[in-house]
Amino acid sequence: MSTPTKHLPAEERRAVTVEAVIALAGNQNPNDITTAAIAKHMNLTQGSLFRHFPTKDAIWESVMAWVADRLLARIDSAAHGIDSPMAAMQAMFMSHIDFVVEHPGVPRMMFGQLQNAQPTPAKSVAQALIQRYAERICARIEQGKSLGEITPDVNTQAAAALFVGTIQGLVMQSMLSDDLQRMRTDAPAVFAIYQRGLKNKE
Amino acid sequence: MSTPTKHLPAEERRAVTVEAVIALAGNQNPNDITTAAIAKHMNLTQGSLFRHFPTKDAIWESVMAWVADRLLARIDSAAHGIDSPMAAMQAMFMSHIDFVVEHPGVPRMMFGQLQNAQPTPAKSVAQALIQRYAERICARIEQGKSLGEITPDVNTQAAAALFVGTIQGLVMQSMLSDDLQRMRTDAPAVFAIYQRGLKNKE
DNA sequence: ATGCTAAGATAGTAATCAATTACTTACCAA
DNA sequence: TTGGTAAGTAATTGATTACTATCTTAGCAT
Repeated sequence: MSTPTKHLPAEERRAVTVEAVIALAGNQNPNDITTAAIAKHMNLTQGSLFRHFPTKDAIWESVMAWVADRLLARIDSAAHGIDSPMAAMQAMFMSHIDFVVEHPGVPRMMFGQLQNAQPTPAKSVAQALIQRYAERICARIEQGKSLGEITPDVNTQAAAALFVGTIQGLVMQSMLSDDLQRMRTDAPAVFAIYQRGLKNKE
Repeated sequence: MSTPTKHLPAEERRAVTVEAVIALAGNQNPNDITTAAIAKHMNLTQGSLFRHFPTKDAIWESVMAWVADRLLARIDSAAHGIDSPMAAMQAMFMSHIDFVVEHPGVPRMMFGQLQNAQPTPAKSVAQALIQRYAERICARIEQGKSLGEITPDVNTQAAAALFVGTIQGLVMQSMLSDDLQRMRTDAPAVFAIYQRGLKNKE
């Protein structure tokens, strides 16, 4: 329990708001997270939110930016210092799973943004995230090809898309069974198949 | 232009309603498809919908049931008469892609249902769909193992989850680029990697 | 033709939501 | 201590929503 300071500087208040949304998305459909619910979760009145965000969409934009920063930082640090491309990808894979288990609302929010047909600022951020994510994976795959770890037969773009899809498959299964931890235990077996699909046969 | 019959028998009206929702979901976020929008799309007044459905949730339930029936029928007929399990899975894969291209709203609706934290009738139908889908894939994989097409090393459950995830990866990429057709062209390369991950090395 | 019933139109209701307004309080610098 | 400003409150707004009550019409069996 920190001191229940009523007044927070704007920047901190925005950060707290983002965290409130992340937390709420862990328990409910992001589409019906209301500004009132966000405010209540942080012991604030609903109207006050609009002192720090011009619109609700702007809140979502900040939230997705938070997700993008954290997730990319996480997989980057996981792969850091690992020479083998395949081993690096495995580390990225597992750290991504850990991230999702820690923040169960994240995949829900990603799906929620991507299903917006018309473009929104938040959706753009989500798109940019996946774009940058895919670039990192593509780089590792190319590296793996030149080192002979990965067969040159595979389509790099397709393999990167499949990397993301592999995680999504796990997320979906856990959403169905409402058992997030299962994702962590199933992850190695799933990655093993993916890995086998890329490997050079010797 | 068919004859603009005003009065439709209840059953037909329900079918038309479901088709209207499917069509609308192709162009917008399912979460903000209103009953007014549904009615307008079928040249009906909003209140009349509730003569055929007790609640909006019931509409969604019917829609998801429509999806489940059609999709399972599609992949079943695609695999029918194919002896090789792996070839059958490939046929199921491609027909699933075709289905999604024909009905772009479907993945959006699936995601929308699955992100509901609390259970709803429509979500149950969606869950049952994926359940039955996975069972079919599992059966083929087991069959492939016993025929020697698929290596016994792979975890069947994981491989089935990955099959679904593979499709989701394609769907997500196409959602990002707003180019559904690309999904169809990319599908073979992605499936090739999946296939390689399961194959028995000879 | 007549009358019955299923289906549709019209015009609401109450509830909910994001955003705004007018006013109040906390904090900090001079 | 004081004055200004950033942050918060409380109440309200207008728009939108799912759903309903009442009346009207189409279509069918007799």
